[in-house]
Amino acid sequence: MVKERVTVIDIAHAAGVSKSTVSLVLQGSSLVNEATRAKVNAAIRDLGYVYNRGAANLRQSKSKIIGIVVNDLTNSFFAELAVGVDAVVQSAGFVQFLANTGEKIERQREVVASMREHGVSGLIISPARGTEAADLAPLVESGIPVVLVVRDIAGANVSSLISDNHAGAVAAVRHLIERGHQRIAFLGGFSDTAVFEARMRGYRDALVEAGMPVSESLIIGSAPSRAGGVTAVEQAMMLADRPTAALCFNDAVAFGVCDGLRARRLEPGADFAVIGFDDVIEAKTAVPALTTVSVDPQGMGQRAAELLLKQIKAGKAEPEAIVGSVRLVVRQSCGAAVERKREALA
Amino acid sequence: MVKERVTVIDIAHAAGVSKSTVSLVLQGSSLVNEATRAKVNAAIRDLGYVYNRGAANLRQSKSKIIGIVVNDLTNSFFAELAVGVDAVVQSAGFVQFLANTGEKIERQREVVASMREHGVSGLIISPARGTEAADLAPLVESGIPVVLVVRDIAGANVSSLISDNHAGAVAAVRHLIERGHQRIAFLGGFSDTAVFEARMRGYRDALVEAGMPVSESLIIGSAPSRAGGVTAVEQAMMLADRPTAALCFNDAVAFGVCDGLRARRLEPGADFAVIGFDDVIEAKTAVPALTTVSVDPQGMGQRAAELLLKQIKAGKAEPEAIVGSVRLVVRQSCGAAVERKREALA
DNA sequence: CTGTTAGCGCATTCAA
DNA sequence: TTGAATGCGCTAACAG
Repeated sequence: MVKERVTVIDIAHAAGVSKSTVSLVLQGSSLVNEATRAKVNAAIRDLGYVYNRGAANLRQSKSKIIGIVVNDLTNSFFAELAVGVDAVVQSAGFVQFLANTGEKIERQREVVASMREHGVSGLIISPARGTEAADLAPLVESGIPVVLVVRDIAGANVSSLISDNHAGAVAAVRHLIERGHQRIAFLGGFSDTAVFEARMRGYRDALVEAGMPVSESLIIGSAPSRAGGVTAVEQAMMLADRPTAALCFNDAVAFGVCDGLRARRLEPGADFAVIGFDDVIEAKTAVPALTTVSVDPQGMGQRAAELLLKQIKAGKAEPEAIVGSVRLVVRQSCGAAVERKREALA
Repeated sequence: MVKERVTVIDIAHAAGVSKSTVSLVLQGSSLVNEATRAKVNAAIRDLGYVYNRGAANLRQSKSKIIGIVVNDLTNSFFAELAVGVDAVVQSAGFVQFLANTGEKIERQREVVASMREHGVSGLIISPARGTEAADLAPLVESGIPVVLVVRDIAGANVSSLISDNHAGAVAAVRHLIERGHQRIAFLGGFSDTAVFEARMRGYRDALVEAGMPVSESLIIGSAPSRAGGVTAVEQAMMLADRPTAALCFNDAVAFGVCDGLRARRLEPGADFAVIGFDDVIEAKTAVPALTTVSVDPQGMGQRAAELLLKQIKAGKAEPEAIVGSVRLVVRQSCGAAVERKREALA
């Protein structure tokens, strides 16, 4: 049942005009007679013509397709990111190549090469671990706009969109202060990372901003894990002047903190406020009492796509470092999520 | 910094051969002299040549790209599905267009049209609600292989891949019987749906297979919701001869059953086995004690992609109805999931 | 084994 | 306003 591909020339023939006339109506040009336009459109419908974007792209050597490659599509964060990208990209009349690298740098090399061969006019990428600036060099040299999301790469001369850890910490601590907390701890994380430094600085700044003292004893590092959270909160509760709330390095730590609190017969959220950076994401559904600071993945995807489209339109791939918005989010109740999903698959 | 596109003719010139020779080495043809091949490859590397797949596609009027459109990429089920598709598609040297319809049928029309214009050589689609056979007709008529996943469409003359509800129910009930349960209830769901009918039939068949009686009083319908689960289990526990286990119509019902059990001071999993079809998916993380029957989304994606590729290779789009494999899965512990996610974003 | 020729389907000049 | 010619980058016949 494979029908012959019908081309502009076919419909030109059927409509009794030349193919360039057809081309004009296809692009909605205003300089074509209304009557002929109607005839052409009729022929298009009758013959079931479909525009061949590949040929058009070849001719004008530019495509309406962008690539998005993520390191773990299994992680719902990246799925949401892709949804955000898809939304704006679709609206702009583009389509997206999506590829998942599964954190494999070799896979990434392949898919990026493939996308380049396919002539993507821009690329959004959450690079696999270990990606180096050199890996992206061929792309930027050929003038293809690239925007990095989630993870930055030092020395890569491209735009990037990462979360604003400092602003997030400030927002979180303000949130706690507004609720009357006077002694707020910062728990978990290794102090030798840039991420830790940013979050910690936000924590300090927010306290200073509120005219509150910064007590070093309330800053307790640990492994950024659930177990680390347990030991950190235990140490905090040994203090003479115990905290009543904690900002945790990430949500894994926050879980551990909740565990530790329960071991002491304290109810997280009620007896002791705990708030964590949402690095782990999926865990959102697991601890109802937990408040998290997280970037909105879809929003990030949208901003990334907008940034990319702007660069594509501009022609010049002017690198532009942007710090993503970080929102303070109180987690969604489990019931609501379940209902939403149920409907989706009905 | 936009460099001129270097073409086969450039490298042919540089290597001192003709462009068709270059074309041959590009396709790894064996009928080209080893020495010239080396020269050509050197030129390719030196000039930074990138293959233009668009032009090649135009020439041979066939592309190495497949489309995948899902109704809700926000749902991790579909994200995993896309991962599965991506895996096999990448390995076959294809790339995938991914589009999310968000259950909007208009959006779906647009993206399907767009993909057609881009010349996808096949399409995997989880149709938006309300999609009709007519919506897919143009595709199949033009000879593009289509495989439907998750949701089937009556009258659409295409392959489809849906879960085997009957087999899943049989597997679940066998699972319970193996664990020594003698009185197993079937809880929740409206009996007028095809899905209910299939699951119920599997339940009955498994009991019969084991030589156990099918007691109508143990079959209790309800709304396929959490609340429905509560009422269903309450009714079940009023029976003179109480069940010790239940197969639930879906996981929302199963949650409700767990709720109802706890209200009666019974611990789900320990005092009473509950197992549910995993329609809701994300909820997997919420109830540790719950066992679910679910299709493996990645596996489904892989099978869909393989099926599609087979049809593409065959040239003929021979529709082929396939019932997806349904696996019995004991849900993953929360801790493991958290660790996995933490690493991913580190 | 290598070079020549002729399009794939479309957009873009230029004339008419 | 419309038609004729030209080429985007590549592959597929052939011919040498």
